[in-house]
Amino acid sequence: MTAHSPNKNKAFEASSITPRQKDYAQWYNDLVLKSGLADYSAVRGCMVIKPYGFALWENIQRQLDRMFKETGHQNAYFPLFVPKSFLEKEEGHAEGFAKECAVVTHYRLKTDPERKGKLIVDPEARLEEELVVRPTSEAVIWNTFKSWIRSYRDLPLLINQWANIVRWEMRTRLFLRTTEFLWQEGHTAHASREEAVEEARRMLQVYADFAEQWLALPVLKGVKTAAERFAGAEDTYCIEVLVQDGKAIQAGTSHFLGQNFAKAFEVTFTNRSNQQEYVWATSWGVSTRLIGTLIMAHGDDHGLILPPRLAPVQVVIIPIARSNDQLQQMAQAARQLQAELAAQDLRVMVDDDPQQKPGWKFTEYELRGVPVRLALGPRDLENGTVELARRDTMTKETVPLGGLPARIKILLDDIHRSLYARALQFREQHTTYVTTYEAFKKVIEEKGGFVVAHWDGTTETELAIKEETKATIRCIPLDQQPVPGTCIYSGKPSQQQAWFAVAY
RNA sequence: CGGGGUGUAGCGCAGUUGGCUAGCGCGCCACGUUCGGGACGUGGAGGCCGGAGGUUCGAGUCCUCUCACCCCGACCA
Repeated sequence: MTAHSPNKNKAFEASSITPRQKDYAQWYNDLVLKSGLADYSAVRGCMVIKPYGFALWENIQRQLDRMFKETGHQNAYFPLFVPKSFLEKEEGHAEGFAKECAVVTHYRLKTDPERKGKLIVDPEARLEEELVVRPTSEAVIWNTFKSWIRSYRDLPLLINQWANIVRWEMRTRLFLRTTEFLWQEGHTAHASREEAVEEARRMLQVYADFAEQWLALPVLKGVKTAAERFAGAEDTYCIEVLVQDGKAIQAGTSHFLGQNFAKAFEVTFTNRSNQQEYVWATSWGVSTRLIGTLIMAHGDDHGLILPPRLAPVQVVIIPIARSNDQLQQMAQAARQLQAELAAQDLRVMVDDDPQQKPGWKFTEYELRGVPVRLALGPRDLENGTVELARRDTMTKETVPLGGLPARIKILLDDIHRSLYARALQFREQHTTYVTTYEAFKKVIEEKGGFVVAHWDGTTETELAIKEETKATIRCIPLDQQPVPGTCIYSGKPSQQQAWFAVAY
């Protein structure tokens, strides 16, 4: 300890993050802000996605987009504005979204005659019909599909769009719920109910596969209850993720829309027997919320832990030296190593900034969640080795330079599997089966996580439980055997168990 | 929208019953020494004290209004 150590400690505190146990919400905010993923903006409820965060989103997009195309979908783009009359057409849909819509009423500003340099809305420029900023695009898209679909030969119609949408939420949280957010929305039209249901389930499986293979997240696949269903859907399927504070988060949804939108927008097709039929529809989406989900599921008190397959930087190389000359030499060796790794399709960066010491950089890249760190110093150059550290376990070892690319590829897969296994273990340890309402309340209050219980299938019971405990039915899992039993709340006969949790 | 909290330098904060030139740490800039787990020295730059109005000889400090953000609820992906 030197006389200056208090300063050193203060410096550490200033840049460190709130531990999860102390304040989970603050921990989450610290991670998002300090890792450089995103920032608050000057606009209420809207965030700025910074380059690091956007690079992560682009990696998510790239993989999902590929998966959508592999399942036969094409990208298109539809307008941001939805005429109010379109939104009204499907009743359930209209009611569901009405209270969170931003509405454009005017198309022009003018200078304020009374206050110089100020602008006011020009009262002369009122729109005849208000335009709603899309909270989702079913309305515009079905209005368009009407003119695209004539015959069964036009089906199935498999469209996706990458877009921004606006939902005027009361309370926002970075990535998890912002007023404007980025997402993808698939919209498909089919000739039969069976085919549409199959599509909705297929895309749910795509999301589940993506979560497992790219985000390293185990998901619970299921169907929503009537109370939690998408406005305008017949069935809503979802993937639910359990995060570290014991709450569940809906990470993706896929809807079987029946013929609701086809009827509302008069979308019919001529079938093989020359009869007019309404088409069957699906829609499905995931958003930038996925980023919030993976932060909450994998992060620790040192910072982000990014799943290696999506991390914008998979490997960071930090040269270590005793002098400026030596730093040059190490940086050169580091760049050579970088090229070698990049040739094997690894995303690698070298941080040879002479202003920061290695220790500072170690902490910084841990905060940013870079899966693998290599430290290259004079000792290594002599021995033909490198120090290799993995972010998920915070362990390090010295390894030979020879065969490093192959070793790192294996390691990244290993980190991926280990993150998945850790998250799965957490979920299993936080999934409790109960048979009484007393036990249910105790688990929700004290332990959190999923609570599996028999439910009589009524919305009244579901809402009563929500009222009393804040827990909602996240879903009825698709791969669950329906076992009859007794509802924990009403004591009535139950056909199946529902998975409850307090949710984001 | 209700309850609680916070706004003072890029970040984190201090600033007493109103008092004269608004401070500290980190960061930033320059130079030097350093570099295998958040280095150090010397010198320097950086403020409309969230905004508006008021009280006062005098306001970061008191009063009124407002805005923004955070946390907790109700609404939701």
